[in-house]
Amino acid sequence: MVIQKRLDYGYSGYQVPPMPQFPKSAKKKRSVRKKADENQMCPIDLLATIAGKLLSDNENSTLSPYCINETSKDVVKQEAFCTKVPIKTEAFDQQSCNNTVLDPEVIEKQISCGPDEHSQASGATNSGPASLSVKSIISDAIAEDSVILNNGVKIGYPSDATISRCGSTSKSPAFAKAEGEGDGLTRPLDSENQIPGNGLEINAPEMYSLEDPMYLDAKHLALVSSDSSAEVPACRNHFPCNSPLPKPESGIENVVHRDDDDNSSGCSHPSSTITNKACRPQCIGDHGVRKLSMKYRKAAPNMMKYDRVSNYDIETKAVLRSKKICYTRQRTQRSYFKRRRLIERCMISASNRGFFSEDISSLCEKNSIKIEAHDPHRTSLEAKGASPTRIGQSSSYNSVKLSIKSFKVPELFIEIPENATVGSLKRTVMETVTAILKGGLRVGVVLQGKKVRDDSKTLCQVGISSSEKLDSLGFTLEPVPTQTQPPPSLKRSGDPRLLCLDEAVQPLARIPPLDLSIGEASEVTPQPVLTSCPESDHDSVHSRTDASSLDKANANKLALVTVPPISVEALTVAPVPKPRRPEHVQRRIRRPFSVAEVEALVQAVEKLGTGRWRDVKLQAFDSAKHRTYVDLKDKWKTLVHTARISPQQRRGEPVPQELLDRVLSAQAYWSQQQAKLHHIKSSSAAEAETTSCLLL
DNA sequence: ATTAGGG
DNA sequence: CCCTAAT
Repeated sequence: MVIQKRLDYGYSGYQVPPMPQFPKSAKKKRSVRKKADENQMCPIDLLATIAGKLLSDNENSTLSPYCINETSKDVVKQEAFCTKVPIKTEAFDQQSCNNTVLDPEVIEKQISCGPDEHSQASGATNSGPASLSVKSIISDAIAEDSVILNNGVKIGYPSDATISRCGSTSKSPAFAKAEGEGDGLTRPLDSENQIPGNGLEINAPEMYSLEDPMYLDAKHLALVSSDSSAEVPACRNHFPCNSPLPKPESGIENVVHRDDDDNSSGCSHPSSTITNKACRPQCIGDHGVRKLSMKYRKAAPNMMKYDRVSNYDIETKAVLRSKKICYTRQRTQRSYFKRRRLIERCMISASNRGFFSEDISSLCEKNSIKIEAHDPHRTSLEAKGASPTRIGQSSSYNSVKLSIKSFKVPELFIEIPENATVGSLKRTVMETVTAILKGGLRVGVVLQGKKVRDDSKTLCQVGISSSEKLDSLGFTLEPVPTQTQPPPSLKRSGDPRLLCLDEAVQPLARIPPLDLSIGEASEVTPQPVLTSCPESDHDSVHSRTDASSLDKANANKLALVTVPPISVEALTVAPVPKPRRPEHVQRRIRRPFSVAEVEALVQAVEKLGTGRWRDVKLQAFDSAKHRTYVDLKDKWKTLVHTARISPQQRRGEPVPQELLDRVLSAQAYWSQQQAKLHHIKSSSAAEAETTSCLLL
């Protein structure tokens, strides 16, 4: 029997900018059959051998989340460009997104259950001697793949999955299509098993005997972030339009009535909820090379959906910080406490379907990149007619040739902040998958929809033979039941989902959370994982952005920012880790003043003068939440400057000359008044001083 | 919190 | 727009 197994990882994510796909690495092939054939091992021996190897490998080797050490010799650059996000006026920093397209890594494994199965203590005597120890063989094969995963598998987007950010156009038509769905989670459409509106999926087949799905209580995880975002309406597909301000009809009061941008964007106002802000996605924008000192800012009104801050940016800032040490503790604290930032979250969960179907959508609204793998799936099997041993042959040599097209990763749910880097996403997925694999998987055999539980039966006995139609044969990946668990039979009830909960949680829960330091120290320590696979990132990004080399250097540190997968245990016991990096601040989105706004401003300044910006704000921009008095002051400054330069030098939306003239006159007038005032003051002061001197 | 000014 | 210093 030859079983080919592949692990396919499909991925798609929300607002992940396109990037050149990684080259498909050479398929890893480990032929167990060869071993078996050469050594004439019986399956048990084979299993023992493999198991021993796996045990030693897995136990002794530290779990390497950065298991990317493949030699990607042929890096294929993809001309994937991320177009400017329409809703942002700032140039989109491609690099800051650390965009990545992951390509599926395919692992194939061949397993042979040859005639040696005879020697197995299965008591089989008929033509199908191979007992259901095939489960073990498959499981071992998978486990071996887990080793592979630990050592050399890159998780990637499907090769055709070019994902764009924030509604930017993608090279992939499929994605362009999907972008209209509003979930923001685009993905390739070639995966028939994907559920619309969700994020990344890892081969979500529909068939799964919910025997032992991996389960992480997503609800625990949801506690970290959810409520917040629940209030954040989806607004990805809305473009904030700077609706022209109504002309002042009477006076200048409240010329700017509303913050139309906020509303039109569909984003709730930042003040609506605290958690809203707290979990607001960060904007990276074009700040990859921004100076550090601009990091903090007041809560930005309504950018929650459109922008992202990449860890990359953070890192850059961190480095820049050393260049410009200008932060006082007071400032830092103020920034920390007063400016609520996105709580960095990275949650990984697997859950029963109930949760998924219900919560995915809401999670999508939370603007998180989600990775979902559905239930452990039955893999599709193909009966191969090329079996060397046919029915007519001696029964002792009858064998079944199966081809498992792909094994689905057990149900897996990952939520990761959208400001996380793709690199960290990859790592997270990898860690999760690895954790699942390492946590113990077993293979279940499903035949005609029924789970074959009796491992002692022969394939022939259960109906798996070369003469049988194998269409209905499937395999599942299931968590290995733990000792504390009662026998599955006791827990089996009518609803298989109950089993999901019972059986799946524990295997994952016992997986120790990966302790990935996100502290300062680790920030500065590039990890091998990124150095091993940055070529595509660097090249691609660099080729089409003007990001500095510093950015590139910092990109390597991004993965370190990733929050480690959170086990159920950790979630239930440990408090939500405090966001250590409140610096995930984004620059406010640039919102050019419309002519109407300029007019309102001019009118207000004409009336109130240039030194009463708060009053100006209250009078003319009271309802424009995104315009602070500082903004107005700055705008006036620029207006004055604009009015003084030649029209050819002006940029942006042209301001009527009439307004500019008024600006100049008002500026002249009020500066004169100010000078007078100052003069009076100083003279009076001098007078007073003189008086006092005289008195002395 | 505002204002003023540099970046 | 951001950041800071000075009110």
